[in-house]
Amino acid sequence: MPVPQNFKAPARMSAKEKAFDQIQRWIIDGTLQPGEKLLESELSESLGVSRTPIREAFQLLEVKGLVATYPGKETKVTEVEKGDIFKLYSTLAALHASAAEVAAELIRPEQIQHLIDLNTEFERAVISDQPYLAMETDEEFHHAIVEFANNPYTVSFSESLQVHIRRFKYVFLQQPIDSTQASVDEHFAIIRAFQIRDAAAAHEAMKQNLIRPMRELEHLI
Amino acid sequence: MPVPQNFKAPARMSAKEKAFDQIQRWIIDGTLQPGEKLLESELSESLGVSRTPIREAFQLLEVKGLVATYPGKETKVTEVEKGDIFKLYSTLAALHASAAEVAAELIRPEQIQHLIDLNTEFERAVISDQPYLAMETDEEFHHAIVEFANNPYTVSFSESLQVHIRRFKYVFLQQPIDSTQASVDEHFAIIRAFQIRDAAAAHEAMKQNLIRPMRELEHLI
DNA sequence: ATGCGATATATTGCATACTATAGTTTGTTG
DNA sequence: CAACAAACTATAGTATGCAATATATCGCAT
Repeated sequence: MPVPQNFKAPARMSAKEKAFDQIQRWIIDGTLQPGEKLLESELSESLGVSRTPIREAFQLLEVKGLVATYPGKETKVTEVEKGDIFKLYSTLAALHASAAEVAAELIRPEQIQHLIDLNTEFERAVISDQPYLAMETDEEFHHAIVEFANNPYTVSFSESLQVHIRRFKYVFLQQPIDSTQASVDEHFAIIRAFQIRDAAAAHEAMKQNLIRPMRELEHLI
Repeated sequence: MPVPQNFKAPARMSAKEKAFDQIQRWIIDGTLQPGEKLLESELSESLGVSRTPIREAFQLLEVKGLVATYPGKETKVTEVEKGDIFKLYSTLAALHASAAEVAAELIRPEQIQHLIDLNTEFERAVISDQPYLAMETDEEFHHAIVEFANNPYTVSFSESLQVHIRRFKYVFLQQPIDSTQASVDEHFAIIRAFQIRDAAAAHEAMKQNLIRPMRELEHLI
């Protein structure tokens, strides 16, 4: 039987997942402001589900650090501070640099090619001034490398950090810009390190690629 | 009114927290074996609470990577593989080395003294052959440094990794040993780096202190 | 005997009802 | 009027019941 090749899992999302995704999006984009109090009843009404999946979503958001629960009392959206930018980026840099080191030894030619394609796409987005697309492609590039390193813990932690970084940008910049040509070049430096299987160089290039935008953000704010 | 000085918060734990703690302990110590199927009804009975807090505990455990949920079907304890040891320790090394770097610049004299005290305690536990106490003191030492680095993301990730490492030791060794005199010396090397505020040296010493036991574990298995 | 379909069973997912608790208001007493 | 306490309100925490879904069982036809 001929089955569509690019068959996407129908994404039959549970109410809990829908609630989680929506609330997380609202927190990231600032619809739900830092410090804002969240009521189970209120959200259950506006999302059209009962309190149960909302509660479950809250608990997952708490683990992710997007809300704080004061037991028996309330749950609020966590605050964002300028000082977080260093904490977020330096942690991400440590993880991604380590992942790049490992990936340098595991990566296969077609995976390198995929990175080249992604970075070309990224460059187009930068040149044509599409900051949101650029940010997404940049994240994809990094995500791919972390995947190649084949370490689920790093994948999970780094996704969590990306979420906070996105929120940070929304809160303080109202836009996702920080992708520049420098970033494109740094990506190519990482790719070159992979091509010659130089783990130390990959580590350093990756670190650069995260520390530089951090410094720029710090100055911008 | 005279109130006890060392008054501990009464630890009025919710049913959810009790369930989470107990199930996590059972998974770490192997009471609940990798691959084992978990039934909400069964656990709710044995813990004397309803299914709701059990469900909530399951979801938190899933985020932590201790159980895997197959929606609508079942939830099982995740598997542990020998290859995980590298993934766990290399990630922890990256995080702690980065934390040590930051801590080297922030640390205060009394905090350094606290580390010296902890490491002395650790050395006593190693010498008197109390592996469990040694493991705990070792973890405290590392935890203190991560705290000094003042980065909640690193704290959270590293606690999560510690849990997995503990489980790994239980599953493959049935005991928590891997603390040696070498570890004590490495700790002192970290402390010396702090005393002279040498971030790079702290980074390297910390990395050593995690990579060495990883290699030893790899050989042991 | 095997493969398919229908029915039964087990288990999760969600909704609702109930309980406990923190915070607020109000009343009472010195 | 002030201070305390009791009742009231709002909200989170827990239990239970119902619905949806996946798996297993059984029967039937080929």
